[in-house]
Amino acid sequence: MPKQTFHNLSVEKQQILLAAAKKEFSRVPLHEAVISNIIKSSGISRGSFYQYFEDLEDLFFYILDEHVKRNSERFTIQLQKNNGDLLETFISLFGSMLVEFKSEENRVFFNNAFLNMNHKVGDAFTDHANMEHSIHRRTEFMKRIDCSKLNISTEQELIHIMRIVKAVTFQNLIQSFALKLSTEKALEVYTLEINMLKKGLYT
Amino acid sequence: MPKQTFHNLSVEKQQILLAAAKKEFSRVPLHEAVISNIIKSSGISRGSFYQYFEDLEDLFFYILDEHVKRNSERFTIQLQKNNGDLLETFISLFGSMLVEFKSEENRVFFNNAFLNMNHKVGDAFTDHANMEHSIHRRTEFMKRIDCSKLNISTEQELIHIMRIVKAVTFQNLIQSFALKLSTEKALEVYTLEINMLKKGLYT
DNA sequence: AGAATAAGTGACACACTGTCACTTTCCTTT
DNA sequence: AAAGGAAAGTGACAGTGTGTCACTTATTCT
Repeated sequence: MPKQTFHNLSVEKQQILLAAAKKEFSRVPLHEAVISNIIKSSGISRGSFYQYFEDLEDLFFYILDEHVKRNSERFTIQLQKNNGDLLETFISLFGSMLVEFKSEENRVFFNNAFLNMNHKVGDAFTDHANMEHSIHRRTEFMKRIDCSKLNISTEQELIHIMRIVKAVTFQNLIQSFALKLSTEKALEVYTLEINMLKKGLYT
Repeated sequence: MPKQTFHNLSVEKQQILLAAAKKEFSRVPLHEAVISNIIKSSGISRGSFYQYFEDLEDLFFYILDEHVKRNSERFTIQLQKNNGDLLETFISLFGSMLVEFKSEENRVFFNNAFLNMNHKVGDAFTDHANMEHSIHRRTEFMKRIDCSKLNISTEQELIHIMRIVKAVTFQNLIQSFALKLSTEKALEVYTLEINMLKKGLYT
């Protein structure tokens, strides 16, 4: 997490800094990104950088989290629209993520993020960040799911369903980048796999 | 891939070098590992290192591939033992991987590999490496799967089943490391999720 | 043996990080 | 509005790593 000093900055200055960082993280993945480029293109000094962030990783996950937050909100909205149908909601969301990734700015950034994703990146997308907040939201969120359609007998199994779907979703996201699939193709494959999940792999 | 020079080395010298590398990759994940430590502890010069490998990543994936090869063989054997039952085979294999990871030497190495896994690491486990060899083996391999139990109508869908199971398997592997689950617990959770996959998520 | 080829070496130039003593700016208090 | 203390900003610097290259040593061939 960024230090307080960063939040004390004027919004414009924050934006300039974040834009410079996103530019660098779009150029190369996190582990090849260098602070020098970010401070050069945002016009701050090396010392200042370390007054705002712990290190590069800190900054990277801050940017990622901002995107994740927006997605979480979308999830809740979509779930409502889909009358609590969990998997349909995932499909809707997958579609809107693909749309989001169409803009050059986001595409390159997420290309680097997904193709070099580790468990921290994956976790970022599932809100492990602030547990207290997340636990409350999780139960709140689960209440809105229509469990009548789901093939589960305990609440525990709902969590496993989420894990399974999350795994398949990420795999698809990563593959869509790795193979440079078109939005249509990626969505088609994803929908197919989600439907296979629904009906089961064994007869 | 290592250069020819490396393969020209005596087997003992290769082993010393690989052991030193594995030690370094166990200490820290790939992106924090340094060549200096490997050459120091294996007693070769910096110049030699670059005569054997392109860079650190090259060496890392070589080591990983060696492990993957052993697993592929196990897969074929297990599939036979399980009479072509795909998901049972995955469960067997997941179990034997957990056993493999029990030894200190492997555990720390794979802990770093999985928790910092990117799509290259994932792909390594699915043999994208040498396509020609892999395509032949893939068809050979698929013939041995008993499709009668599977809920599929085309061969294409078999590929999607593989993708889905692979995604869930990796997720479980990563989680077992991240949460430091016991072998028993990890296998229990994995078996549960595989069974959910079998019967389907929707009623 | 001598030449040609291959392997091995480590000093070097370059790049990047994180820190720290110092300067500048901002804000509070009188 | 001046003084003074706290917060923010700075960039030179030490430390640590990489990849290269001119050179040395070993091996193979004729």
